[in-house]
Amino acid sequence: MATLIFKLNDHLYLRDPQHTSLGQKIIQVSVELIDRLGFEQFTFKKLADEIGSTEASVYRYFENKHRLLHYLIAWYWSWMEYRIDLLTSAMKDPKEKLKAFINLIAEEKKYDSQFEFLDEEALYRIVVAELDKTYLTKWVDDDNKDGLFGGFKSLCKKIAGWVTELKPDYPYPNSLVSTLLLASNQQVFFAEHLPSLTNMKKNETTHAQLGHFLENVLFNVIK
Amino acid sequence: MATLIFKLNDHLYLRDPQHTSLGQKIIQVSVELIDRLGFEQFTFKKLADEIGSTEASVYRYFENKHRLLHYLIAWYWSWMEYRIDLLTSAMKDPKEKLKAFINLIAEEKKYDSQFEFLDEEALYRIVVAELDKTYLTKWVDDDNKDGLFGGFKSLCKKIAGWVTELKPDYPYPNSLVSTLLLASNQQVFFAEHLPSLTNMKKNETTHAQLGHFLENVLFNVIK
DNA sequence: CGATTATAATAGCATTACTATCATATAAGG
DNA sequence: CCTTATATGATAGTAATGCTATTATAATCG
Repeated sequence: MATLIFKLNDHLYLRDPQHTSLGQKIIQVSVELIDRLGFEQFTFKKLADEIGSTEASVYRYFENKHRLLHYLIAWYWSWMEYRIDLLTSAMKDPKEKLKAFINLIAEEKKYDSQFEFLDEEALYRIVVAELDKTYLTKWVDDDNKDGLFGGFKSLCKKIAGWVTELKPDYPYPNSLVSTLLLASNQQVFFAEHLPSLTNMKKNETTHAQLGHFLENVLFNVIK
Repeated sequence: MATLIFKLNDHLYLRDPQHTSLGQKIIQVSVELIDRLGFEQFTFKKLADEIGSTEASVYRYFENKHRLLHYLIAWYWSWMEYRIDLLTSAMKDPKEKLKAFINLIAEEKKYDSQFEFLDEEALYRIVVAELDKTYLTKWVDDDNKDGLFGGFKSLCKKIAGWVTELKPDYPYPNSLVSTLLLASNQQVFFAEHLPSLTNMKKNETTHAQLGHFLENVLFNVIK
């Protein structure tokens, strides 16, 4: 199978982790650790110990742990956009494309890992639990200038374009899409931890319900 | 004017800050400081220095800074529910009540402070920027058991009830309401920091647009 | 007035988020 | 094959953070 590598924004790292084995280990193990400990409890020290390296070495790849989180989440958006492009490349109808989008963001992220050094299921849990921490900081504006949110924006823009194709006079395509994107994560989180804030039951059908909810919102709004 | 005091969950504090002047200062100045520095950069040390007290004294009121944030945000939800109750007490029609709700969450929070020791505008900015940090932690489940999310849940449940009144067969009232509640904050944040994720322009009409967007989503979905 | 309780003052400690330096291993180029 | 640049490891150090503990003093309540 061909090896996929995403070209990510230079500002996300100091040294490109995809190119070295230490770098790949950093990515792989940080996904596992952030998933296990949560981002707050995750430190470069713990990461370095886990991979048998040192803090100083990790700092040669990433300026700090926030940038590492940015990197992982940027990778996730790249991956989502790659998949949505694949799924919709043969489609003409924007409505069909939007349905594919909803399915993609609502689906349970379960795979035989296609990437040697990235556990997509753990990464998905990280996105659900930690995504907001990339932008809810005092450095949003600087990070934004550095282009760290490019992946998120690019996806949002693409989908909003389809919304506009389908209903050219709808005034809030970007707001609608960003709301759906974030809601897809929040509702999964609520189903797990704060069930009274959602109607998604935590069972095999959670993601089907989620898809149904999101699709219903989307198509009622732009119908 | 009558002094309003909200009864908040015991687990939010060690000693009730509403009852002493040091406690009130802690609340007042922490709102100002968190607003100014952001929650990450805010510490009990800085707070204590600012109010001419000591770290140790602050720790007698709050177990840690997360609990203090919980306290502030619980206060905010109490306040919102109090206001929605006032606004809707004379209303019969659930549709009218829902409109009042949308107006309330979309409106710009600008007031002559009704509370001596709480700057509501700063508190609103804190809610927009820091709300998610109350539940996106490794202690969500424990915090939830302690009832720290009671205010959020209570409001969500009340509004979801109106949704169900209006459209009894709609299967996702809670998800819809929690999505709208969070979206109302997110879109304000995006308008300020990540404008390409929203269509709300940052000007005098931001909150009017937000209300329009949210109302449109809500009533199209449950129409 | 005496006893409790609240606060202040101070110290201390483990951890975090880095930065700096130097030695060694490795790889790449001539 | 030798040289040189580069990546990593080892080790140290620092300021700040998130606490806990102890003792002294001030306020207040019966």
